[in-house]
Formats: sequence, C-alpha cells, structure tokens
Amino acid sequence: MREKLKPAGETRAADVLHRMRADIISCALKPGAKLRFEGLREMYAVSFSTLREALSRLVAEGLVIAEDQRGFVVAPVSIDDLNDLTYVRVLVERECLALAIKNGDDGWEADIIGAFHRMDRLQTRLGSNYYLSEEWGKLHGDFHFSLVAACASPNLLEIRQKLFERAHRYRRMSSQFRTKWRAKDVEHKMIMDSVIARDVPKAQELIERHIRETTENVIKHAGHLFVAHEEVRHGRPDHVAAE
Amino acid sequence: MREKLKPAGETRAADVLHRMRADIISCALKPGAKLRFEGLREMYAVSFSTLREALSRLVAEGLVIAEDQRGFVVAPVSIDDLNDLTYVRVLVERECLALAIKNGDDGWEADIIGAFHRMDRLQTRLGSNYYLSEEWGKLHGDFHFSLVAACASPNLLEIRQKLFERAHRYRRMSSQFRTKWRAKDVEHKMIMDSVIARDVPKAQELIERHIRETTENVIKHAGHLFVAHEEVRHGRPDHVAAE
DNA sequence: GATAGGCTGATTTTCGAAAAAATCAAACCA
DNA sequence: TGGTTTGATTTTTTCGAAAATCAGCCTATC
Repeated sequence: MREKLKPAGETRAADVLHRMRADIISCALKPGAKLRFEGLREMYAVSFSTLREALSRLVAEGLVIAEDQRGFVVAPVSIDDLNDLTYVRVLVERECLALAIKNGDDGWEADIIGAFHRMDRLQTRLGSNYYLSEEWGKLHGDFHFSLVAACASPNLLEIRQKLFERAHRYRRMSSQFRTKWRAKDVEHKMIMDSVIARDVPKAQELIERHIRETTENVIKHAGHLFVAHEEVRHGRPDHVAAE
Repeated sequence: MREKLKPAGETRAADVLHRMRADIISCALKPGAKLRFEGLREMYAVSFSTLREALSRLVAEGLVIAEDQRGFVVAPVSIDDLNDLTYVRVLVERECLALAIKNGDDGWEADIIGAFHRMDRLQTRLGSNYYLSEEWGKLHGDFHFSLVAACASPNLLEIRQKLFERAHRYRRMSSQFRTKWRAKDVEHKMIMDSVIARDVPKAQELIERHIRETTENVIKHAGHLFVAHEEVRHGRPDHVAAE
C-alpha cells in the first residue's frame, strides 16, 4: 500500500533529468530560453545541486547549453542546426536500418507490426489533429525505434536516439503551423513493409525521404520562427515588454 | 601580474570534468573502477556536489556509468565494446573525411601538414617509446582532428570526437603490451597524402584500415586484460586477496 | 540449517545557506 | 556627450552537514 512516486530505486536527479528532457523536447521549455535556478527549483521541487546535476547531463546531450558562470540556456533552434541534424540523421538511420534488417528475427518483426498498430489506432482515434498529441509523439517514437531495434550496435542506437529526440523539437514546431499534412500514415506503412520485406535499399530510400521531407516541411512552415533566437536568449523581463 | 589558475571564466565543475575525463582516457582511473566520493574529493579537491556534476556529464558521454543509489563506476572495457566502437568509428570517420575533403581550403591543408609535423618530430625525439607519452597522444589526436576539421557538420564532428576519446583508452592499453609496432608514422603520412591529394576513396580506405588494424592489435595484445571486468567492478578489499 | 527481519557502519544523495561572480544603474570624470 | 568606475542587486556556483539508502552481519524463528 505504500505510495511509490519513484518507480524503482531511481535517484531524484535522474527523475528531474527525465522530466526536464521531456519538457525541452516538447518545447514546454522554449528553445533559447534562459534557465534560472529559482524558477526551476519551484517547477521541479528540488534543490540547486540536484538541478545542476540534471542540467549537466542535458548539456552533454546537446539539449542545454552551459555558459560558464552565466548559467544555462535551452539549446536554441536554427535552420543550420536543423539541416545538419537532418544530414547526420540520414546517415545514421540508414545504417541502423541496414543492420537491423540483417540481424532482425521474427520477434523483431512482430514488435514493428505491434508498434505500427498502436500508433495507427491512436492516429485514427485522434483524427486530423493527431500530431499535436503528446501520446502520439511517444508512439511515433516507439514505432521508429522498433524499426531499428534489432540493430546490433549499441553505440549507433544510442547516437540515433539522441538525434531523434533533438529532431522532435523541430517536428513539434512545424505541427503547430501546418494547415494540411502529407499522408504520413501511408509513408510509415510503406517503410514498415519494405523493412519487413527485408529490402534494404528501398527501406533506406524511404526513411531518407521521410526524414528529408519532414525537414523541408519544418523549414517551410515554421522556419520563420527561429531566425532570430538571439532575442529570446537575452529576453527582457515581462514588464519591459509591457511598456 | 594576477595569477590565473583557471584559463578563462571556467567553472570549477568544468575544470574537474576536464581533469577527470583526461584521467579516465589515460586510464589513471582504471576501467570498471568504483568511484568513491571520499577519495575523489581528496583527489580533485572539490565538494560532493561539484564532483557529482562532473560525473553526471561523464555519464552522458559514456565514460562513466551511474548505478542508481549505488554511485558511479568508470565505464568498463570489453572486446564487444571495442568492436562496436570500431564499427561506428569507421562509419563516422569515413563520412567526416569525405566531407572535409570536399569543403577543405588551403588553410585546412596547411593545418594538417603542421599537425603532422609536430607529431612526427616528437615521435622522432622520443624514439621507439613515443606511444607511451601523454604528449604524443595529444598531438596524435590533434593530427587526426586536423584531417576532418573542415567537415562542415558540427554534429558529426562532435560525435567523432567522443568516439575518438573513448577509443583512446583501448589504444593506451595496447601500447603497454606491444613488443614491436607497425610503421604507424608511415600510415599517418599516407593518410595525410591521400587527403591532401583529395582522393576520397583512397583516404577512406586508409583511415578504415588504420582504425581496424589498431583494434586488431589491441585485441591481440591486450584483449586478455579485459575479459573479466566484473571482478574489478565488485572488487574485494586488498586483505581478501592476500589470504 | 535455512530464511526473514532488523541492526550498524559505510556510502551516496539531497538540501539550502554562504561565497563568488555577473548584471544593472547611478555617479563620476574627461 | 561618451565612456568608465563604483556599488547595490540579482544570479550562479560551491560547500559540507544532514537525510536517505545500501551492504554486511547478527539474531530470532520455523
């Protein structure tokens, strides 16, 4: 009957790390925003040192930037960063996919089909606004992960995961501005089919196009949002804006 | 005339991070070793929280492993890890090289020649034991970095750097056991020449062989060292071993 | 004799106060 | 006026004591 806020022997710092990462990825903490300790301390209900520990890890993950003696800032977004991210992601995802297709067994295939199904059902249930849902974002991530789960290289998988998470911020930004969406569900289905058919070149081609098209969409629809993030980084207090 | 222990406004935690990373890479902190706070606190002369912050970043870099509620451990080494590392490094280094050769300008070429020269001269001066030198390790790292410095992708370069550092632990381990070394200086010269000749396929081929041969050497000469790192991780106190 | 439960000492984790550093603004001089 | 210094205020960084947790050991009980 004992309450269990923390799932398993998880450290408080690790818990804050998870929550904070989620908040950055979902843009609840906006790109370029200054992270003041006093505010964060309330927000996450932990002490300075614990916060600092979580922030430090996020720095190493590239989601937060530390400016020596000047505190922390949410990693800003920019078209250059997005393009570079896309470039590296294409390289890494293609390789992961080739490896996974080579090594995957029946269980791996089954997991893919299951993950697709879960994502697809929620998509149907949510209707045309599915991409705004936090829950769908999670299932979408799970689906993409399932495709490469059989990739036998832990290092490559870890790199892939970090890149995927960073890209999520951009996906999210675009989804707020879009009017009509390309038939993404069809794309996902095609990718899945080619993977299960063990067609490496086709699967690679499709995943590459999938990533690149998302990027183009983001730049077209939300690119104007992050041309001048400098302003955000040195953002003035509210009362100044009100004058 | 004011003393400057810390180069620029560098935070104490960042300083400890650097020193600790160097100590792990150079194996002054042995793979698999338990990192007790009391000991580290003396060693680096900082407080718990500051230590914890540095350790947290190293966790995100993959050089340290955090076991929830049970402290930190230097990331162990293993043949599996080395093989995986090698695989990913080949992929990444090849790509970096292609990109650098495409984008590099005259200054880039000059830097490569300079870096090679520095490494080569120290090598000559140190004689057959050059590879044990900390200083040579640094220049060797600088040379390899100079080759890919013109790679226009910050993300790829950062990934490369982290992988390179992790690989250094293995290079170091092998160098303690080797009796005779392959003509590495010739290899480096050939790689440099092919890069400056802008011969992408040849440069990629050479760098791949360079990496793979190092790995084979490590496994052959030092592989027996890290078959059972479990033992180290749960190391018994000295007095037990003496019984 | 084996196992669960509880104690004890060692180790990790968290906390908020205190020190250090940066920022902002008013006062000052050229 | 323009630029620098000074001092008060805010914000970050560091510290070590206190709380929480773990590992080993002992005991009670079946």
